[in-house]
Amino acid sequence: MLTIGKLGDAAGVKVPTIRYYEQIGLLPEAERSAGNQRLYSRKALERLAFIRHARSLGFTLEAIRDLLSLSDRPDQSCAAADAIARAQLAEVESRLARLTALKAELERMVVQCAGGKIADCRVIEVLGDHAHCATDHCHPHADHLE
Amino acid sequence: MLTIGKLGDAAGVKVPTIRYYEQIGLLPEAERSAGNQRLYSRKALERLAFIRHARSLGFTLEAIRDLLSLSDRPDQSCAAADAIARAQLAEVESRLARLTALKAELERMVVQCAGGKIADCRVIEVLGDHAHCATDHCHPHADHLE
DNA sequence: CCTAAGTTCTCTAGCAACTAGAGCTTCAAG
DNA sequence: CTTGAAGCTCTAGTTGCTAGAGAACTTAGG
Repeated sequence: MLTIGKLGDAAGVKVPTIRYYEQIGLLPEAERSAGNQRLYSRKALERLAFIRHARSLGFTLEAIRDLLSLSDRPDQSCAAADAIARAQLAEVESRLARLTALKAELERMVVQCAGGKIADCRVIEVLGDHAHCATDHCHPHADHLE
Repeated sequence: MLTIGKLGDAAGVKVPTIRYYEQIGLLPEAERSAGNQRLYSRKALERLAFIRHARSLGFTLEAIRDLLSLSDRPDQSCAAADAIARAQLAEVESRLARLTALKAELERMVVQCAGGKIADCRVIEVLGDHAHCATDHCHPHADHLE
């Protein structure tokens, strides 16, 4: 049995985060010692490592909640898990595309600023004028910041 | 003079967001009509468009606050503005790199899941075992989610 | 056995950057 | 003149944590 600190070290998750996961029901309520301290089994460590890994891949806690409840029923079809992962992949691809466009624009913006004055600053100028904007990230709805 | 709704339409920013920007001091307090409604000048529209565009490029409100105060002093050197933009570019580049790695891992994860059962599901399996993870996003501190 | 340091406990509040809702007033069109 | 849209203020919620207060527990040394 591990104390919360050891568990956190083992899984690479901070202690308050573990308590937070328990609070929102992502982890089950931990057993307690005589002195009311949380105790964790190896299974709990695996579950936490799963969460940690999924988070590091950008899955939301909601998606992880779904994945966890799927993994608790190993006899079911994995279509749902696959769908979640594919949705996440699509998300990442779309973010990548948008970030690539942003990078291009920032690069154009930053190229020349050779010690001039603000009045001539490309950065300020470009930000102030959408006409300079090549990509269409400006107009419809730039939701790439979530 | 524009009402807040027209301003929002013109700049592509939602009405509550404008009020929020005013509340946190990113926009100056608006003039008011006889009936206490906010009225905006062309200058305010420009300022809001500036904010909107910078946000769409991923600048934080803090960075935008700095950029705005720089743009209010056009006689100064633009080195500071340049530095902010370069920092933002570096941020974007780093996020791009991390997202690219994530995409690769998600793709590997998602490739084969041909209607099997959860027990054999690559998605669940990969998430449960860090050893499957090729990239190093797992261990040191995966801060790519901000 | 005792004490001091280190962990853990609960609880509340805060972060970014908004968004949503309640309940009210004002404005513009017909 | 009335009705419906748009405005007002205020509070609270979102996501995924993080930080702090103040109390209790646990463990190692003397």
